[in-house]
Amino acid sequence: MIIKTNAVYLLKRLSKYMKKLNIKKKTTIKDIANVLNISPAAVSKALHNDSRISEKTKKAVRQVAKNLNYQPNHLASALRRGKSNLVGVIVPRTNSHFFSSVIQNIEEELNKEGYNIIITQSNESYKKECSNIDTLLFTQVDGIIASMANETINLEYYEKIKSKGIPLILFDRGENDLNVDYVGINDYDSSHMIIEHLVQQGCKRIAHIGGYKHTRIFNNRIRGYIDALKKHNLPLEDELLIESSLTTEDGREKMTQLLALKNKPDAVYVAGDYAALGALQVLNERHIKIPGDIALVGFGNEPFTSMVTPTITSISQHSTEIGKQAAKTFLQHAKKTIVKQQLNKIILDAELIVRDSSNIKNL
Amino acid sequence: MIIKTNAVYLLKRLSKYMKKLNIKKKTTIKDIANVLNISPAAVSKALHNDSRISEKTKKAVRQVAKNLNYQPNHLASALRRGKSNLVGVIVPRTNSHFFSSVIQNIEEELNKEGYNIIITQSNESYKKECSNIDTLLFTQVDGIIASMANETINLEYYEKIKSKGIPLILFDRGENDLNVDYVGINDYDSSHMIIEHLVQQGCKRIAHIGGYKHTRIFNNRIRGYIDALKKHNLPLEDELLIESSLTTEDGREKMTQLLALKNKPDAVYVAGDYAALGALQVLNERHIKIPGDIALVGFGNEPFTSMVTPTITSISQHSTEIGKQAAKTFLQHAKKTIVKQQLNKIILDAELIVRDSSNIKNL
DNA sequence: ATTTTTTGCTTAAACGTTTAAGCAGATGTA
DNA sequence: TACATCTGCTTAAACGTTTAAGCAAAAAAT
Repeated sequence: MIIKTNAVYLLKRLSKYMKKLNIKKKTTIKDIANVLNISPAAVSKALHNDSRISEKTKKAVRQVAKNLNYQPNHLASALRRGKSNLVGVIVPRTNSHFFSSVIQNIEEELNKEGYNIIITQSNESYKKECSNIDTLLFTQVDGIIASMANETINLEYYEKIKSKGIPLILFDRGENDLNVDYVGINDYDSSHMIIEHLVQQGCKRIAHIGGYKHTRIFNNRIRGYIDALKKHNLPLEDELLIESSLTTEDGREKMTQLLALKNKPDAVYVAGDYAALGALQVLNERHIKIPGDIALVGFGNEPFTSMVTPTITSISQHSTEIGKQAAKTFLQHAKKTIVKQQLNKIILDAELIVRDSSNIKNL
Repeated sequence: MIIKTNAVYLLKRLSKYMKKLNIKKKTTIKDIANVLNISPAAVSKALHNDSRISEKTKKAVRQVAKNLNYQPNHLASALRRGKSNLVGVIVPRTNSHFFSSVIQNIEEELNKEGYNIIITQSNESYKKECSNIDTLLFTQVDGIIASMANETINLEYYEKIKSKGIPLILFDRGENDLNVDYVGINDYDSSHMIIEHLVQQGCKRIAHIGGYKHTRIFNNRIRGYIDALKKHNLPLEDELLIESSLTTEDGREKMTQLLALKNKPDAVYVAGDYAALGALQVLNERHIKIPGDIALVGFGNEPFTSMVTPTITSISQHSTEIGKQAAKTFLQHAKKTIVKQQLNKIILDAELIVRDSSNIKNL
């Protein structure tokens, strides 16, 4: 009986209040408080399920909030609490399977904990990357997860993030000099796996179209290539080791360069799938048999490696795991109030996916 | 002389103040005001180049701001001004060239005007899309630019955006029923272009693997297909028109289905490139000559269409232009304070990119 | 019956900006 | 000389939350 009376009374107050409100104005905590004749503080606490608020009040608050279509103002609460619950993500581009998949897994993991992400693309440009960082800092993100642009050598901007006390986690493309958390695969070992595989297939003269030496991951792949060749007593010649921007176009160019050699290679290991695609196009155009004349291996396991003819052997980087680990690393920082920065370097093992372009034994 | 004295004095105050500040605490407008012995209001105005502040003061403010490494608190200003300068973007996924390119152009256009974007992915799931919308509303975005998930039929959630008075712009995948701005290509005409082209190549029995009929763009492609066949007096049979989810896997399935017909088609028009890829795989596996036995046309001009063998004829959707127009449409809303919603429906012409998979004459 | 603890709120300040209103002094006008 | 206008600021309130501190009433403990 009493409950019913209260409900009716509440409804009256509600409809009376709604008329008072301009149609457009968004509902605030204060509106709910007015309807129920309690303080805004009580409403806030009720909505956060504070133990010092009675169940009765909580129920009423939730009810009115729903009826008035209340949506909490994130800006206000972020301002007050000093954190935005936003995490910035910087990638060279989103239209690669690897980055898109990493992003998706970061998002999934962070959403669980109430964080949202802001994705920005650097397009491999250092300048764009700097402006991305400014944008993210301006937006008051609680942390930044990034993979560096190819161009990035100067780390001043990344230092800026650290100096603001904002957690920074790098993945895939990171720098050793910068003392921050990192998630990636073991590039050195991956090169070993590839060379091992090519040797098994009978290749004796293996070339490497590598990325820029100044980027750690590409440098590691190059070191792995060199050491693996040494291990197998294979010829290690300057003309077989080429530095590249790893775009499809540059892959074409560098492959053409290799084909101009007097002593041609019988296998080419390209440090990126897009460049491997360029190499494949050149080989196909010249009717050079893959893998019969020249075997080909890429890196990254982009979906198109299994779409082209022949399909391209490549290294899978476990993008799912990288995304999850990067997110988890951030959450560790976010949770501990002490800024005792225990550095996390997570190095995952990669996987070699053998396809037609290097499967000589199966011919 | 006087200037130098002032500079020295300022420096003294500055260093004195910096010592006072905790190392971690971020600089605020108030800190700058304290250093210069003026009010925070004056600082705010100086930073916004208000005409009622003297040049001298402005210069001093800018100088101190720089020295203290001041970064405006976006949350506070957004709260006060009632706008966040954030725009939400919802796409089915980012790892397609089309969406990634649209996003990039939206970002470029909006950055110019001081807006940042938050990208979210629905993964073609209606549920995820709803949670994305909640997330964006919660983050107090000033507008939402979206392309709907395949699954989305219920438009209640999009109505929610409208009812909050937040500008909503749809692109590519939009719904007619929803009375909002839209940017896309002319799907009906695109189908006509494709059929026209196939007829010119001598095809007489053209099948269509289309998208879900409930999605406007796919429905338009289907209508275009039907009308174009009628126009050319070609056989319009139920078995030639198949509805599909347009994934690569489903493309394989539907192509297999078409090959099982007694009376096989001599051309297949697939409403999406990924499904076209699936179809191509099946044809290649069965050593059916493309385009000799069956010509193939896709839709979307994804980069891989020119990587596979044979390369796939497709429709380019002008992702650059779509992105720019979507952004501009939002900016129109943002600028006009009057909510006199003039509906914008921008329909761009698409372009047919002829490649090997349908180039019979050139064989 | 008195004191202590617990419950269920309220009050008020704070987060860092922006902005309307106001005010003193300088400059211009009649 | 008296008044109006302009310049260059200040004051104070506001945006919507959260939260520390406090307080009265109810419940529990003595």
